[in-house]
Amino acid sequence: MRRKEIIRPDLNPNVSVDCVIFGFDFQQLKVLLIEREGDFPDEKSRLALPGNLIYDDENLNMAVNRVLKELTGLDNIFLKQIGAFGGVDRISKETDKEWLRSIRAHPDARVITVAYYSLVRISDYLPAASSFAVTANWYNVDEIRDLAFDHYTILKTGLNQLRREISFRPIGFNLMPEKFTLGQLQRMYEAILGRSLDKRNFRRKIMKINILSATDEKEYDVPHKPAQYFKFNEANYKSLVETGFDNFSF
Amino acid sequence: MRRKEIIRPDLNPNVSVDCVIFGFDFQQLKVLLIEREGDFPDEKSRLALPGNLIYDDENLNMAVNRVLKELTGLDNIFLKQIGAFGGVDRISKETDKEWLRSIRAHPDARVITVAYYSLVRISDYLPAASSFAVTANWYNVDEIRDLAFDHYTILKTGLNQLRREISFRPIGFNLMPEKFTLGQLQRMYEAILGRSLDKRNFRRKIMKINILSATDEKEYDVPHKPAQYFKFNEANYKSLVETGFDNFSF
DNA sequence: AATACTTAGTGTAATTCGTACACTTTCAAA
DNA sequence: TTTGAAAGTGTACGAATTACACTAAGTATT
Repeated sequence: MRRKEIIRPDLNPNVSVDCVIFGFDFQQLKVLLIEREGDFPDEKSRLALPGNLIYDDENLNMAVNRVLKELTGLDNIFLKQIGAFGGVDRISKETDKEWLRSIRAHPDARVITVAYYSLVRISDYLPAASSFAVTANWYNVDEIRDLAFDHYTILKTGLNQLRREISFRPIGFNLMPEKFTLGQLQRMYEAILGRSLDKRNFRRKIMKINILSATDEKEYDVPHKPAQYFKFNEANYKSLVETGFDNFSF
Repeated sequence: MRRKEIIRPDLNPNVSVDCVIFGFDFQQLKVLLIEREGDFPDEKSRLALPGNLIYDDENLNMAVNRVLKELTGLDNIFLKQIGAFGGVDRISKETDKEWLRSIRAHPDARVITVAYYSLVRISDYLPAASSFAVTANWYNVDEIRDLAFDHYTILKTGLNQLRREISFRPIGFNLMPEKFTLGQLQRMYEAILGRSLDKRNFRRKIMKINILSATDEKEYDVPHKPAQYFKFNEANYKSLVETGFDNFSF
């Protein structure tokens, strides 16, 4: 038996929010996807971005925060709008139509979705599915080929925006734990940009913008020279997030 | 007597599109605003971005093109999405509420608006107001202080996006006539970026990206040395619009 | 006819930035 | 003791950015 979503009279049948949640496990760029309840031809077609309709008494920011909390348990995270998506042919897949009929009060309503991307510290997050999400799990971004509705398009658009943004603002730190090595940081940039970077040039550049402070801690129990841990300098970081920098292209 | 807008049953009361239309008169950056019918305390508060609700059988692109055509007569112009705006407090001004009551079937509906900016050749456009727009006219961007609803926020956001975009893609040519001098082109960049540029450096840089071809025409009847006219090379232009360039910061 | 005014058009030198590239160090594991 | 793996470090070359000043060619003014 599938749960119908909770119907509140002020649920707006025409506007939804969807969220591309990126994470980084020190190896690859990840995206958090939910698996929907219901009958689907294969496992892949069950996967979707977390998202849902908005209520009339909340603005878009409130809506995306609420929906994220409901579907994944995530709270208070970095969010940036990707844009609005709303072709009339958004819902072209038969399985998606069936699924909507199973959970929506107005399954045929035309829906505009406002998409956001967010960056979370993967270590802070225990995937916690709820509502109509059966599971919420991390997937490698570069292995995703298709998703529900137009979510694959949204994912690609969000990734492009993240790539552009990361070259101008140090937002990537939202993906990192409090302490990290320069190697880990470089691998994060490489995972997002999808290409490898020169170690010495990377270090010179990242040190120049002056948002890192060395700690006196080192890695231990690693089978190679232990790396120093860094944290980032909140004050400099904040002013850079606001002003951006002219050029941060590795 | 005010005209009520045409009510079609599939008019979606919850989603609108608004458009920031930029123009350039060889002096300053302009924005096309409509003056609304009705009683307003002063002329300024009548001004709004052209925009209206969407229909359920059109996607966002179709909607913004249709609305622009209806309100301003403009057709088939460069358009780029700014994003979605939709605080519940979007409509905080009493005059805006009254105005909505006068024209909307559901004046109290909560509306998400999807904003676009566009760039038009001012010389190609004869302002043609229609529908609920009393007038449609060009205003200097830097003299606008406030607009209806949250349109001033939308204008500022759109201008910021244009400023960023113009450094990476030569979209500014949408603002120029077919033939233009390098001085006019420089003034366009200066108007958008809001700062003056070095003439020699500007010319070197713009010539290097190789999208201009010199014509054999010159200015005449000007009280100074006549400048050569250039047009832009469509082929190179197109490939650059697609790929962008790494750095175009003057 | 001469002068004033205005914008067009042009080059160079100094500095900064981007890029390519190789070896030593330090740890765990074998 | 050796091996393997990642950390950590500097330099040289070319490209790009920036700052900067004079002559040319028209119209308008006297």
